[in-house]
Amino acid sequence: MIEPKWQQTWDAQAAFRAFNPGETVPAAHPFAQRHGTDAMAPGRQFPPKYYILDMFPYPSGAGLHVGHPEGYTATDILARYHRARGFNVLHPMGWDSFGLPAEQYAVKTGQHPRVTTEANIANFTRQIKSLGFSYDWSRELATTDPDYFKWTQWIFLQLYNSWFNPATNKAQPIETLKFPADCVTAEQQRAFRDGKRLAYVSEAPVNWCPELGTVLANEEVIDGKSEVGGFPVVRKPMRQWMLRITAYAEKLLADLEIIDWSDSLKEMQRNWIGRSEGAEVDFQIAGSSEKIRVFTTRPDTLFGATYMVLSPEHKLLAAITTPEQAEAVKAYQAFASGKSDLERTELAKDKTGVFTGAYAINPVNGEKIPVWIADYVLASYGTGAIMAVPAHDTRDFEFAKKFNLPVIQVVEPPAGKEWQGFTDDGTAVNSGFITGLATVEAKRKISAWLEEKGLGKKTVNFKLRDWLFSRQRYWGEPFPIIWKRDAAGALYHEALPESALPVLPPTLEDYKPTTDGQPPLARATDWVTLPDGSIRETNTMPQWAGSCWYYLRYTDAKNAGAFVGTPADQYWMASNGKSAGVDLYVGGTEHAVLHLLYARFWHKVLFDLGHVSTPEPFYKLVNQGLILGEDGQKMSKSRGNVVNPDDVLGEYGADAFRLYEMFMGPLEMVKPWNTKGVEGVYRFLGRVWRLFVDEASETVYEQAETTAADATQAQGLLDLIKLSPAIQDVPGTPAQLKTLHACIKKVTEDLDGMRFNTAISAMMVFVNEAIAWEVKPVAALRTFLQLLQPFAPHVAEELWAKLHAGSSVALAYAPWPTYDPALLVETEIEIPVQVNGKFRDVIKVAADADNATIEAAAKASEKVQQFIGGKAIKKIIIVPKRMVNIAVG
RNA sequence: GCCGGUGUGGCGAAAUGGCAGACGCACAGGACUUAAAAUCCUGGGACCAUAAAAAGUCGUGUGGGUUCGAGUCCCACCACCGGCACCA
Repeated sequence: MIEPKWQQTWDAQAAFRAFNPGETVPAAHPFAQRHGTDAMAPGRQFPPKYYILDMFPYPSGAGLHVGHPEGYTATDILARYHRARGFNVLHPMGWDSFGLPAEQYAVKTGQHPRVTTEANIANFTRQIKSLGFSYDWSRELATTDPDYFKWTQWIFLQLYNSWFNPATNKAQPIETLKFPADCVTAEQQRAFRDGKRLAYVSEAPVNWCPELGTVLANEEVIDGKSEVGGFPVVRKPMRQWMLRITAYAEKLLADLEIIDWSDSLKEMQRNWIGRSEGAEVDFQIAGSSEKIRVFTTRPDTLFGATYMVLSPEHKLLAAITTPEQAEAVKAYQAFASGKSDLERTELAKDKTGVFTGAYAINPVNGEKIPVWIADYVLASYGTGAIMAVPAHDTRDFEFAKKFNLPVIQVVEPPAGKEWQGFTDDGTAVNSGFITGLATVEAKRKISAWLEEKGLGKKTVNFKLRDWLFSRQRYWGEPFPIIWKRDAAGALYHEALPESALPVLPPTLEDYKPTTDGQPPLARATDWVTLPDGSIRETNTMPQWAGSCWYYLRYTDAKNAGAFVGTPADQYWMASNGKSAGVDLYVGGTEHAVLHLLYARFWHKVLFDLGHVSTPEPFYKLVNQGLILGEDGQKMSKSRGNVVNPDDVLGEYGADAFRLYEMFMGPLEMVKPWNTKGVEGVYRFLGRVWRLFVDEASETVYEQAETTAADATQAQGLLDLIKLSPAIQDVPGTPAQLKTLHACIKKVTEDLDGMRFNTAISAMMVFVNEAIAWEVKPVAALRTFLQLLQPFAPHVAEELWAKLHAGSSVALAYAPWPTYDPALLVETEIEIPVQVNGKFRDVIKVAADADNATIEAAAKASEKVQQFIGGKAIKKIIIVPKRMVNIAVG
């Protein structure tokens, strides 16, 4: 009853609309009442901004589950808190609405995904609004909206039209790329540029998921299975669009230092980027002009290399394999390529491999060592070849044992450790000129030596691969790319001009891929072929594309002329003292290496190209913990333990729901749902209510309500409820003020530290005390409502309105209360007394008592006497205002 | 295997190195009620003791250490959760 009333009021006033610099603020808006109508006018000192963001949801058919509102409630509380503190708060919501389920539904039923998506968005909107979140709905966006994905496509064009200049360490327009001298024909120049673009086409083997009918990025493949659905993924060579995220590996790693994310999350990103320092070394093939380059992090073990291993896909294999071994090598290559990713990772603990017949020369000692191929060496990492040092590498050791290859010790471990299979740092032995050096030293010396002789050089390798950016789907952003043929008949690609944006997907009858394996878009033959004979790209972008920049669009959601306007970007993304960007971003860990890495990458490109003003998008990021079912298991349909927020809301209301989500425990922790717990906070809200209202008038209201014709009429009856007569306009007693100010202090500090659960418990303590007050000072209760407002806004606004009898001051914009430390000072304090470290008694002394007084009081205690009586006092420790400890012998 | 996180009552959890278990749930007893619901009051870590209590002992995953004093700091280990994993 109360909740819809306030939700309608907020909606009607657009109460939580955030204003950009230069915008006109209507005089009636509560923001204007707080800050003045020209608060945002240019040249005027406008309030500091606070940008607080939730990870926007994919609007699924199942609707919201209780996990979504956990983060949303936390951000809403902080948004309301900062609003009360006088910040101009940007708190938006939108929809990550491209995605597979709507497309699969379309394949089954023929219903356009847009219809499904819109229905789901409507349902999500209803659910989210029913929770009373203070979003600025005027900035709502959906990635599937052409006005939005127009700019997603535009950003893709920026990537397409840029290259990464290692000299400046920045992305730059492709026109700044200089052609080499031998690059003269139009075809050569085009090929040269296409090879440098941040968005490029590659023919490499990719992760193909037959079940989903699309390719997937490395990040979307887990243990050889698709992240979505858990279907098998196989390697398959295909022509695909890639984004050159590897060019940013170093920056993505280094800039983790300037943002405030949890250690575990930063570590996940570091692991995924996987930087490792080492050296590349060239090995001459005996009796051949070919050289094989290997990457190693342990050049100091070069003297212990007893064989080499190439990946089965290595380019030089054909050239170096001896005729006698050719057949075996070919058979092994077929065997390796036939393995699925699943088999290669899960079942391949047993090493396999074949001798190529070739020998390589170890550059440090001229030894001839055999060259093998084995699938434990990956083509896609380093140089696709290794020098094997079985004595000091676990994998090489296993392989050597299986194939009886020699093992030579070159590192001496610390005393007491077995040298075979020792992989940590030690001292070099049997290693010529580096013998006797510690590993770190040995690495340095041999790298310098290799470099000097031209045999190798220091290098850095990354695990991070380029981002596979195309999908064979219908429900995604089409690429603004067309294909043409040159004079020789070869296909080449070309960007559509900005004026052609947005490129809309065609209307289809059938959303399945074509029978010959083309993406669904290829079915629209009249869409695909342009009048001039060129052909459209039929792949679409992955779901991650839209979420890579949505936080920027919120700052300037209606801008028709740019993806974001510079003033809006500079205002909302500005530094708030520490590092620039979104001030607080809350979402689940599942996006640690997907969305969060991709978004950082795009942002850095946009930054390099001068389109945004900050190097990082999200300054502070917090992951909310998973909410488990009542049985302590992960919520899932199959377990039947899913809690639907609608049910909880119907039973207890939004305020109780919000309060419980926050009261369960620290935001970041994993915690089980417990409906009984909701009852607890519901009872608390009941006590808050009874603290304010007159019970007799409530009975009158209840009787009237049962006879009310409809909801609107019933809402009017709320006025029948009168304030409790105990509430009077009198100054609070010192004890009452102390209770109140202790609560203000605790709630304020806990909100600053995002400790919502303890803030709520502090309010419970206040209410438990205040409810016993015979006379309730109105000012104290008013202040309490301000503390309660961010957590339980509906009931707080309702009671606030009653206290102000018709005046229209919105509680949401009332200035946050401050506490007076003077009121919290204790005159008499209790101090625990320990004897030999064991707690024995509590003494009461004046707060400013000196040590001698405290000591005397402690010794005077009867209980303490029992323990020190007759014993010699060795030492007395007194911590003023804290405790006393008497050590006796 | 590597990295990160977490271990505290029957349960969710609190505790700047200083009275462990705030606050809440569940539970028990009582008040109000014809009765129930709602509400209000009281109790509550374990052990030992007792008619009941007081007093006492033990207690924050395990084992050590630092300290007058450790849930908190240090070392070693165990368990669970999450991530990565043939990345040379």
